[in-house]
Amino acid sequence: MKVINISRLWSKNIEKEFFTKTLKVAVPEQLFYITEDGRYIAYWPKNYKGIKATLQSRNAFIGSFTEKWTKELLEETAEELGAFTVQGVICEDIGLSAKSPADVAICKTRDQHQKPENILMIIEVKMSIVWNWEYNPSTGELKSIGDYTTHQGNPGLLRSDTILKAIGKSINIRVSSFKSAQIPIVILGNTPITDSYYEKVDHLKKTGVIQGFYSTNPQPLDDPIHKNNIKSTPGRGFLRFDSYEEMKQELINLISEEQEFFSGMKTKKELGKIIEIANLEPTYEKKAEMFLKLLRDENER
DNA sequence: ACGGAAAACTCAAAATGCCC
DNA sequence: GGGCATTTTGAGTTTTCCGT
Repeated sequence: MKVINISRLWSKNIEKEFFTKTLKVAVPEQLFYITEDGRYIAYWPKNYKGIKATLQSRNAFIGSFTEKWTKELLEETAEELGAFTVQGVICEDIGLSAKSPADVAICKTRDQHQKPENILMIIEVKMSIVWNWEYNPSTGELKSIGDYTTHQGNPGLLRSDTILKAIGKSINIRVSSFKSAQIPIVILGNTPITDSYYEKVDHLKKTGVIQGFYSTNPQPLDDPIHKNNIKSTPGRGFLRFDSYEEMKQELINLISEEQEFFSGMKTKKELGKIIEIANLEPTYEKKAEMFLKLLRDENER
């Protein structure tokens, strides 16, 4: 029995919607390559050997589409927390400037300018067109002509510089101020990641820099048992969400756990002293607070 | 002809460039 | 800021070179 896709997560339907909507404000030449024999396609097929151009005009469209899509996708999740999703969040304290705001954030208010304590989660959106598509300009018909293994592009989180950009931006937030220490940062994509990054995303989670690289695309490959379509890395630094509920639970857990990011470079002696003093506090929470305070006081000097 | 060092090669990853 | 093309880098391996 064929399962009908009623999921709200990323799928071919969403990509189709992107093209349909964007074609109302853009000409096909801005969204598709044109092959030597006059076909309109989203990516150059793997076996295409003709003369190629490099399309630049689609980028801005897909960027704003996916950020808006993500904002709307997460609205229900935010609502359960009594919060809102906001696009383009600026918070100078933690390195989110007007030039590079947070793509999407879950915040206690609807304002674009936010105080650190009102930001519950920062979401970096890294999504692109995943499948290859062919457009028929005379009929307006759009059809999927293969998954990302069949074309030459490298979509979303499969690109190493996309991952590095995400890491760079997150580190920038973490080192801007301790005010960002309680805010989870997650990367939301629509593709798997390459195996060369499996260990790195797990380590980024373990060290607290980024709480997760997530894919909202349950079936990125037409072959569902393809080895690259992993559900999760061993340390859960990467997760593929297969349903809205799954995603919502993960995000809500992250926000309600109230974790603290900390880092440093200290001698064992310095660390030992800090631990000794912190250990004088009566409860685990107080011990932790003192530990972090001492760690940070030292660092500020 | 031989061992060791330098040079050349290879493949993939990373950096850079450039366009919109 | 995203995405592709081009250039550079890096690691590992093979080939060449050189003095003995």
